[in-house]
Amino acid sequence: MLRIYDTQTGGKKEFVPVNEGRVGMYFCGMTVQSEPHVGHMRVAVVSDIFRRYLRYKGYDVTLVINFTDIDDKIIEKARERGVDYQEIAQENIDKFMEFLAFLGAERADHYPRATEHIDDIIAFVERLVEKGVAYESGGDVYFEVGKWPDYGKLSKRRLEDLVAGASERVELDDRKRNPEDFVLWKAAKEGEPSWNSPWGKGRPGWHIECSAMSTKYLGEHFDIHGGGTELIFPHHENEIAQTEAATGKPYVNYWVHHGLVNLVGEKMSKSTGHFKTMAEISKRFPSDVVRFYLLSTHYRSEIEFSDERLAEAETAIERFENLFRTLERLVGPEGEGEVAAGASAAVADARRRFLEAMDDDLNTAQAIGHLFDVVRVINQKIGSGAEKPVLRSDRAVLRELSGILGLLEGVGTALEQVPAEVLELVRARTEAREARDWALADEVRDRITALGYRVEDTSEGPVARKNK
RNA sequence: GGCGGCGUAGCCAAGUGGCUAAGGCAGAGGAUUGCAAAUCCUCGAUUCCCCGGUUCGAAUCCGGGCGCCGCCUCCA
Repeated sequence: MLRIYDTQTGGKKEFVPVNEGRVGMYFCGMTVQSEPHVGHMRVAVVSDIFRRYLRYKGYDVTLVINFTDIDDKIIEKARERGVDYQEIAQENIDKFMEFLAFLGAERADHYPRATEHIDDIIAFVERLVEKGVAYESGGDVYFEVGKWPDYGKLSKRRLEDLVAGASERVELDDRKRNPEDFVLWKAAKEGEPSWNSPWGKGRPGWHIECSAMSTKYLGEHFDIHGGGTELIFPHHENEIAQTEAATGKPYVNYWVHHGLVNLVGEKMSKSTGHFKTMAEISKRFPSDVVRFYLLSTHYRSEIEFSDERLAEAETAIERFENLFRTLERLVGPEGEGEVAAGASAAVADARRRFLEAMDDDLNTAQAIGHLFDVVRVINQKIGSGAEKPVLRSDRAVLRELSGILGLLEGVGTALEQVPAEVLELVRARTEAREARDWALADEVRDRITALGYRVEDTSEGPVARKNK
């Protein structure tokens, strides 16, 4: 039984879909004002894990991830560079997609952009105005928070506290009736991109796009809505208020919030310039390493980003790679050869525990622990000369489970090609070793190393492998 | 000030009332090896930030400290 933690109820709940056999998920992607950093990639990996596991459980999953492609900073940046705002947006969307692929995240079913859904957004705002919970003022349209009694139910805030806190921080805007009201539609300023609306030229406020786009693709009541914890308030709180006020029904069943990625003890943030870009990371570390690192902590916990953490992840992931490659050498490619009827007992047991961990709010950290047990058991079996069919069926479990995590796809599915030059050196080294000329053998090994390969003397003879 | 969360071995990280407190990285010893690499075995918290309390029993629940983080303003 799959249980998922819901921010609104503050606990884990058994997962029951709105529509039997199907799951609708919406994750807040990014405001494409600058290039993606590692923090943005966590949502990509978390949404991907949810999708993979729900699909593994037999659900037909629809995943939607949005892009906010119009906001003050995008406009500002476009002005600075003297280009159209869409150019800035597109550039960063392309990068996001690139890193999504780098991280082994499958493409979502829809990637809606705010500017491509202006009509839907306007219609949504009109509904709110008709219901009397939103009002027009000077070309802006605001949601009147005081008209929505449930306001604060997600973030557990009381309106009075907000008003008290806001008085010190928020500039009073005389177009608002109340300081806590938030904007649904912003009147255009001179020279800004704008769209026609019943309230004159303008553009959508930030929160409304997610209500309009999520319900458009997933229906007015759907299963899972996710994003970083920083979005709980005000963004998701506002989304609930808008959507439930408009539709008169519950909006989302499971609010899923992942912890933030910190850098030297502080969250990464575009506005403070305190972040590592994905471009930087993807150049230095392989995809599986970054993904493994992001999955080695539970998604709801904060995670510290550092080179040391990634280096550890790299060492850890090599154990899996080594095993897949060793197995391929020993028992041949996957899908070929005789396979034993079931996995061996210890592997089957670890598999059961892995799935239990995943059922418990997608506890990938714990699941990975059990995956290492699978690795150890298989290595032990190799060491004790287990039969090939047994190794093949155990390997199938390793493949199944690492596949749920989206790790190691393509690793050990084809022995790597080693250049003739390296093979020649391996042969030369073997000859030197047979002549017990250790000095020469080591010298040849150094030359192999210099070519970026390393040689390992296995029970079946020397094997050359490319270094990282 | 208000709201939410965290504090587990050198580091990272599971575990949220009851078997020996997962797993990874680092380290030590051993097996194997000409030496390595890879792999396996053994070793580490008498204890879970501190102090009280509840309980037959607490890392896990309650109260109080201390420290850290996030949100309350655009942000995954």
